[in-house]
Amino acid sequence: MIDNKKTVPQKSQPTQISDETLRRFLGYHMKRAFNVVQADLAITLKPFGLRMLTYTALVIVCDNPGLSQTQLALAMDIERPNLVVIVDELERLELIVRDRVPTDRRLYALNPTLAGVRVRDQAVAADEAHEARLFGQIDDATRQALVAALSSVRATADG
Amino acid sequence: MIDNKKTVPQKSQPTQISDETLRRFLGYHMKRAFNVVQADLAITLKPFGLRMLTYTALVIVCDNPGLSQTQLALAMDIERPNLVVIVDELERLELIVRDRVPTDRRLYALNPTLAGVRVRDQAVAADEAHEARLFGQIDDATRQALVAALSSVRATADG
DNA sequence: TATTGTTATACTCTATAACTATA
DNA sequence: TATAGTTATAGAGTATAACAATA
Repeated sequence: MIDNKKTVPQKSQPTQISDETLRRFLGYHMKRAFNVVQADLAITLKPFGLRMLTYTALVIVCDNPGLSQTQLALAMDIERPNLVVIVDELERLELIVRDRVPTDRRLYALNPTLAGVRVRDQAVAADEAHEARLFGQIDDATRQALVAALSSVRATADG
Repeated sequence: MIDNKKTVPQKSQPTQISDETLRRFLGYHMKRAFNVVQADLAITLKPFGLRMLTYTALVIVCDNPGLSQTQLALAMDIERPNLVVIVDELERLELIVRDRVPTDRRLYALNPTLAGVRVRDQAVAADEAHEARLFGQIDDATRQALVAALSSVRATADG
């Protein structure tokens, strides 16, 4: 009979904390790096009144004018209910509009405003600066390998 | 005078949604890949009653017995208040204990229980299988480059 | 029936301010 | 005063069920 509550031999405070086990896992490195990226991108987008999700949505709408909310949710890989507040926010900022589709009154055609296109251009430029800041030290070959690797991870889930 | 509310020429529903602008950004690929990793790891850890944060905390406590909550929060790169519920959860599961430190009654020495060490071993094995499933197609050289790149991103924030 | 968009809801992760008990 | 841990709270991201309008 084993006493689960018994502790292993206690030690006093270590001075240096080690990562040794976790460091072997790619997911661990991804999480910590992504936290940094997310925080920096949030600061980058703040001047435009955008956050990562509204920025992503705006860019996709500008590149695919007329798409529906279901299509946008699919492209962003998020659930439809969560997209509603994102579209609300972009519409309130007058960067996109929800246009009714005469041939199918169930769906909206999302279209950017002229202001939306302008803000998109500025935000994309800011995003490029942010990427250069964070990923500038990564050479092109590694960068391509990185994108391929990350894409293969995504493909694992799809298949 | 420009009318910000005016939309660009409207189009009807595109059949294929394109990523072209966003695909150029590493952060975009990171986010989408990380979502997949996070979801899969959550499923992987569920049988042990763990989630990503409690798992990470358990592993670090096992590798660094006796460390304080402040040290653990620092190692996990999270705020102290957020660690409290994590330690609560692990203590309720009887995987770690909060031991009082006689020489400084302000702090706790976190120590794993025997059950904690056993669960850690099983969860780490499950994590390894999860990593093999998601990152198996990535060869060793690319993997090393990936870790180095992700570490350099983290270093950008520290410096 | 099935689909689009929506509401309501809940859970997780993150971040800050302010408290307590010890030092 | 300063530090460790805590409480309370708020915001953002994600996920599911159920609804109204339309097809």
